[in-house]
Amino acid sequence: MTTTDGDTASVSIQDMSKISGLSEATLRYYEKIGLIGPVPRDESSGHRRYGGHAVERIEALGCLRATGMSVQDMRDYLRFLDGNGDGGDGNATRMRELFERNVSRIQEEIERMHVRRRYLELKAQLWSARERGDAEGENRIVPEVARAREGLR
Amino acid sequence: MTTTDGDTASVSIQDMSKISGLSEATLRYYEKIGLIGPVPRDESSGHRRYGGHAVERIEALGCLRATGMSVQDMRDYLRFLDGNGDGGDGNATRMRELFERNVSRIQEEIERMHVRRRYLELKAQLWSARERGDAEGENRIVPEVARAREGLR
DNA sequence: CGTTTGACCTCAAGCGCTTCAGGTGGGAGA
DNA sequence: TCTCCCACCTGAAGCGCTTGAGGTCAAACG
Repeated sequence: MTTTDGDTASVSIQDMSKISGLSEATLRYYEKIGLIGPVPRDESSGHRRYGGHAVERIEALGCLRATGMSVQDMRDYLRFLDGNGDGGDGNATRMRELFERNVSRIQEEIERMHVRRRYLELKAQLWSARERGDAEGENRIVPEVARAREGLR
Repeated sequence: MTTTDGDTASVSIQDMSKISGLSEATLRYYEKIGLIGPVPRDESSGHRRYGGHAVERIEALGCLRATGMSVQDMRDYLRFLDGNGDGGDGNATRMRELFERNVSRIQEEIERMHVRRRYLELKAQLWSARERGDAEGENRIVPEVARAREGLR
């Protein structure tokens, strides 16, 4: 997985993908848009070789991406990590704020998901009633669907 | 909001957007990909005029889209509605299955969201500890972050 | 020693929209 | 009547990736 040449470990894109959970295509894409990189290449083959420093950063990015964090927030995260957000200790505050914002974002998404589930459950029930030819059940569900629809933003 | 000419109500794209919750751009896009339409136009201005039949369908699509349903499932939904899924009563079954699949999809998403929230909360706490210079708190949180990370797919 | 395999490369297109740029028709006010 | 504005139009580009086509390099196999 890693090769030691001198003191620097070097990781292939495939391994970097396994480590970070980001697809190889995404790794190339992140490099292209300047979120990571430029990644050094193997002399003869031209293949990417991720060095120890990069590996840790990209592993972290994998986690953040997995939470649905925006590319801009990932950029800020790296900037704060490197101490170029403000200088000094203000960056811990920026980091906290960044994560708190994202917690709120997820929280709101969860709440919206519950509403959506409710709506879809009722729709499933409605068609289930129709499937059985249960006209009465159908009539009971229709107004509930209408109510659930209101919550769907 | 609606104009009566004869017996057909005609709705502008702006109003259709308000009714359905889909943006004007999305309405044009759905037409372009053949999910809806073609929508009749006003003779002189060339503006879209949605007729009563289309209005109901698009309103329904708005709800489905709001739940995150895929374009393909929306296509199937319309097909089953029109009775071209199978013929006869098999379509109620198809509809039920379609909605049940989507309930499961949402359910899984909700579960993943909880894991993500947990991870982000811990990260926020970690940086909060650093912000306060609380090295001890930091040490308590680090292993928890590591554990939460495992769940992130 | 030629060939096959596999990991990797780049470039282009597609997905589901959103946003933007540039243009038209028609009604209202000066 | 002239002009302004508003609602609408089309087409193209952007976002964050994913998928696919077509080509290179190096180690392994017959």
